[in-house]
Amino acid sequence: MSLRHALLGLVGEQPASGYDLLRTFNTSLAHVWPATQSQVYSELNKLTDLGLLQVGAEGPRGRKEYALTASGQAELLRWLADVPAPKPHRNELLLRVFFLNRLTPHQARAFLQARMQHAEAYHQSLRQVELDIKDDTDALAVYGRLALEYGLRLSALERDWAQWSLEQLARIAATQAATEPPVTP
Amino acid sequence: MSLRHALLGLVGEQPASGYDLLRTFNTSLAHVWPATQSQVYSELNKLTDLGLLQVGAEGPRGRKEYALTASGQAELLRWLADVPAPKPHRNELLLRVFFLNRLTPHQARAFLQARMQHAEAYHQSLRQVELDIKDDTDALAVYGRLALEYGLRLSALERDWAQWSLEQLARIAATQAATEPPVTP
DNA sequence: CGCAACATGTAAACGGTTACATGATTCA
DNA sequence: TGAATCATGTAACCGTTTACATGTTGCG
Repeated sequence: MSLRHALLGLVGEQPASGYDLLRTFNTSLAHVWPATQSQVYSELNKLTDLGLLQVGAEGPRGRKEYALTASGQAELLRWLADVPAPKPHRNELLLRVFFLNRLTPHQARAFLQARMQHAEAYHQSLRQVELDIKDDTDALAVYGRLALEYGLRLSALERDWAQWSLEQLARIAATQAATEPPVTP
Repeated sequence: MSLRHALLGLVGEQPASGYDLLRTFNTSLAHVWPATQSQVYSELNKLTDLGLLQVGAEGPRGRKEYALTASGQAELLRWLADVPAPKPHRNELLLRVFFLNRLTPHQARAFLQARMQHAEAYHQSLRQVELDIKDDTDALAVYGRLALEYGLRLSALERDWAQWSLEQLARIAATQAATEPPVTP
């Protein structure tokens, strides 16, 4: 139930409305913890009912600015401090890889190539983010930069792994071609 | 809806019962696409209703051995062939990192150290898998080895990133200590 | 005989997605 | 005045988790 803690964390940084929070989910948190409008508003109401948040101020257009309560603060810290054993996360890429032998070699290569390109494109977009905040000490705090570095490394991993996989397939294809010479030489 | 395609893929490899499939989800697919008993059995029934699977044989204890139908095979291939734009996946690690500044430096370090150790332990367990299948050409097919390599690289990434992050924090702490000399020199 | 393993199912609750719905305010 | 933005909410549906529930077969 981490959406809950994301909201507590953001409101703890500074009081905000659902609309404000939604913008954060569509920008800084977009690649970390996506959330929909529907989800954010209903979770804010639940958190208020539970006494973890409170409406500190009301503005125009029914704007409700939420603030962290003492028990909300406590719950945030409790969540942050405990380090749960990481549970396996679903990985659609690897699931597809498991069944890649059902495709033709050409289709399998096309799949890996497409993934490689997606990863490279994402990597470059993160590189751009890195450049954009390079001289701005405040834009992303220390911990934000740690998260960015993780993204850079992960996208590089996916790109390089796809590249490596393509080489493995080529190597195996070459070996088989040598062992079983073609019908039409 | 990838559980569906995991089931089609597994049954396509060889006909199997829900119980058989469940064992696969608890072993080979455990770190790729976890699924519960409840989910597997109900999805098998849905797939049968949709005509993507059929009960090819019945055994003792009400055992139902499923087989892929022609449309099931078609659906599996359709799924494998299309390469969707990768959508961002939730990353609880990074969400926690975003709010790590709410903890004391000591707690933040403890968090990263724990993650580092988890990643290293997982990496070593995969290394062991690698050794176990090293001389067994059949145990894991070509594509299974690609998945294993991905796991090895990812766990190494998490370990190294946590290590690097700890160094960053130490470096920053040292800089601040130099700028703002301690109260008790 | 009794236990472990085999084998399948249902129901409630939860978190997330999609779509629908409404209205106020600002500013060009 | 009209459009963009601000602002909040609800309902239906889907995939997943947890818990409950039941019965059979093989084997030592």
